[in-house]
Amino acid sequence: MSKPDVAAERKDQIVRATVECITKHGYHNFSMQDVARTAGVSKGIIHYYFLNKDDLMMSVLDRVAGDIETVLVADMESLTDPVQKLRIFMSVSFDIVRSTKEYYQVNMDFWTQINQKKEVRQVISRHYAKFRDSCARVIEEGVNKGVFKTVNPQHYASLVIAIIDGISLQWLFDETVYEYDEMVKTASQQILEGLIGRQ
Amino acid sequence: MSKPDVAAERKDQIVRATVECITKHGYHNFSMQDVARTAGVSKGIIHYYFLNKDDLMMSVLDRVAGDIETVLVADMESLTDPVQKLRIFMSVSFDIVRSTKEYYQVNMDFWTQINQKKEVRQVISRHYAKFRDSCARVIEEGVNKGVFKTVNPQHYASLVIAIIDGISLQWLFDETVYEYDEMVKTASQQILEGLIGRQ
Amino acid sequence: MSKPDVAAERKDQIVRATVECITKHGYHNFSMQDVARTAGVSKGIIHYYFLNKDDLMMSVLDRVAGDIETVLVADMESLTDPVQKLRIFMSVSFDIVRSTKEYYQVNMDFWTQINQKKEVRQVISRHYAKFRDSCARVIEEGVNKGVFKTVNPQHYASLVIAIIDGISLQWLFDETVYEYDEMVKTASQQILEGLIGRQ
Amino acid sequence: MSKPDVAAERKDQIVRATVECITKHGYHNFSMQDVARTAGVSKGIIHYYFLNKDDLMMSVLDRVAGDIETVLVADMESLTDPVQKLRIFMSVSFDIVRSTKEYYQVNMDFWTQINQKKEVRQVISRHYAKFRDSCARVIEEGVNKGVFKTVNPQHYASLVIAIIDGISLQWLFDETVYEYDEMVKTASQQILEGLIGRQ
DNA sequence: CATGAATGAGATTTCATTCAT
DNA sequence: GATGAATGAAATCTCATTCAT
Repeated sequence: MSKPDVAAERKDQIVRATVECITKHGYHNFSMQDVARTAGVSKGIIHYYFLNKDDLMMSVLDRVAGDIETVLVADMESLTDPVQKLRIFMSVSFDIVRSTKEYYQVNMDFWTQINQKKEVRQVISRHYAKFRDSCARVIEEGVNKGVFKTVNPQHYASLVIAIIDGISLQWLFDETVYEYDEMVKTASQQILEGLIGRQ
Repeated sequence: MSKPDVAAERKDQIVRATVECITKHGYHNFSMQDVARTAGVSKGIIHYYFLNKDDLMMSVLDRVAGDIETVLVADMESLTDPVQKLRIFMSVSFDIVRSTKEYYQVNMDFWTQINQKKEVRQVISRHYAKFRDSCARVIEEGVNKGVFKTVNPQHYASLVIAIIDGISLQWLFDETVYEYDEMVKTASQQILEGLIGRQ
Repeated sequence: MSKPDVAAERKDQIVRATVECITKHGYHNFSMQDVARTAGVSKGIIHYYFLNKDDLMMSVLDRVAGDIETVLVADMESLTDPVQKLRIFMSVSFDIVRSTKEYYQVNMDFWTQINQKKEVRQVISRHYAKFRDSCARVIEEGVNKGVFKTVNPQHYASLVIAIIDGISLQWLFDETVYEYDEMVKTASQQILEGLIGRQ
Repeated sequence: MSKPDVAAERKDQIVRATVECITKHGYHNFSMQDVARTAGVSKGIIHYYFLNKDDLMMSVLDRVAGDIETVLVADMESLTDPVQKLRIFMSVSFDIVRSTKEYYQVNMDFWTQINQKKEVRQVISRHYAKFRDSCARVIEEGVNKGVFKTVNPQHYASLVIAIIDGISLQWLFDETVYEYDEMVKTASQQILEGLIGRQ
């Protein structure tokens, strides 16, 4: 309480600075020096808290990959209607992408590592597995309640996640390609129609 | 014909070697030396044909981003039924991802550059625009012929592309997550149902 | 006695830890951090007791270079026969090398410093001087008593020390090269024969 | 002939510069930068010719450890008398130490690595084995011819080498301790007396 | 006395790029 | 056209040392 865990704070400070650097200079064009400058600390201290650049990057990945499920679960728990739940699932997911575009992009940067670093692949695939499971549970609930048609929840969840990613990607490549909100509406409706039939 | 453009051939050879290097060592972990060795040429000659590494990389991007539309157009031109065309559009797209996974991944690697290099962003967004347009034309045709429901072709095309990307991504992260073929079928059916109504 | 000189004890503890580190990691591949960890103290405290790493190393040198004469004198003082004394001198010296091989090797590590650090050279040459003198006194005694031939005691002492060092070195480089004990016997006999004539 | 193997020449140039640096700054206190400056080349080129610092150091070791036997064999081959041969063996060995004191010292510096680097230990112990064998052959010849007493040639050779090393060491630590030439004479005589009996 | 977070100099190493041949 | 030796900037990482607590 009196000692506010300086280590955890520093690590956090450095990880945040790293995200900032990646966003500014690009995934592979920032140096430890940049991070130090951005965090307002010395180069040495980064290696005091992190084994090496790889280790730091794994902490960055944990940071940018880790938060969606928590938010989602919190936002859905008060709802009982599967349709409402799925709506929220999608709208929150899309919102997170838009409001933390930088995080999403940094996340995306790690995709280039999946063939070189087993650990990165693991973190990413686990993250997606959790994300898919969250969605699949909602769909399964809807199927069980007879609200949704009888579909394979895992497959359908993959489809939902795919649409969230795919729509976000095109928007990141060119923000003028569509009005994000409108596109999100179209996408959501398409999903729900597929699960319910004509609305 | 008699003079088989040795320059173009050399450039092509070097670009292919670069793709190979990226696939093997990772987007940022290969050196010009690696490329030279892989292409079986000297380091110097690479700089004779390409201004610098960036220039070479832009050629690589052109190569990995550029081939889909040509194939698609060829495969769809003999067909007249919009439903068949869209089916082919999707199945060919999915097939290309699977059969040239490496190219798709190298393509993906360039996504990390969109905020740092305007040129990269341009190439990628143009590529996606063309890809979307191809799809939108098919959908529009279907709408005009009264085969498809009245939808916004551009929006719907975005959705189709999104699903192709999104499904491919999850599969790249973890090939065991679903049987790619089955997932492709589910995805295609979902799209077509959305455009036609109950089949 | 009541106040058990905590400072001296701490310094000793740190010096011993340093020897351990040198033995484990090599003369130039250990850090103050290693020493701190091995000694079970903090990095800061080392600099409280020692001015800097050089200062610490000089203490280490004193430690590893300083113990032989004391032992030798103790082991020889009860004897009167110069032959016996010289036998003991050699056997104890050889024994010390074998039983404190690590110390001998750390000692050896300092030899690399004689051209860079005057102080190191001084300590080492003084140590050898003392060692030689111990030996020379025994030889001189033997000469005076008419037991040994008339030789230059300093020169002969140098030869004795040379043999001890040289035999030890070859053994350190390759412990299988000879049975240390046998070699020691051969060496001692050769020395004594040289001093006495045929035995 | 026209192309005087620039690679070998460069490597040699760099190795020689390294020896110079070790002599000047000490075995562990010189940097690749120092070597580059001394050799009059860039830092980069050193890593072009040598894998890393370790690799360079192994080349240095080969250089400083490798030359004695060749010289010895050449100097002894015209002689037939084992006594003369052994005299030459010792005097040449001592001479080499004195005239290439720097090489001997650099050689000595590697002794600190025998417990950390297996390869170093191997090179050194092989070098000593060859050195000992050269000596043992001379002794054996003398024994066979009945000129020397019946001794174990390998053991006796070890003794000869030990004396050469030991005498050299004390002299390196303090050049004023004895007149090197005189000491060499004393040592040689002692060895020969041991092998022949009273001269 | 004691700690360990923090610093910053400096070391090794990599690599795009140049250029004499 | 083609080579590969050479350069030098820049990156990561280590570590002795300091100092507030």
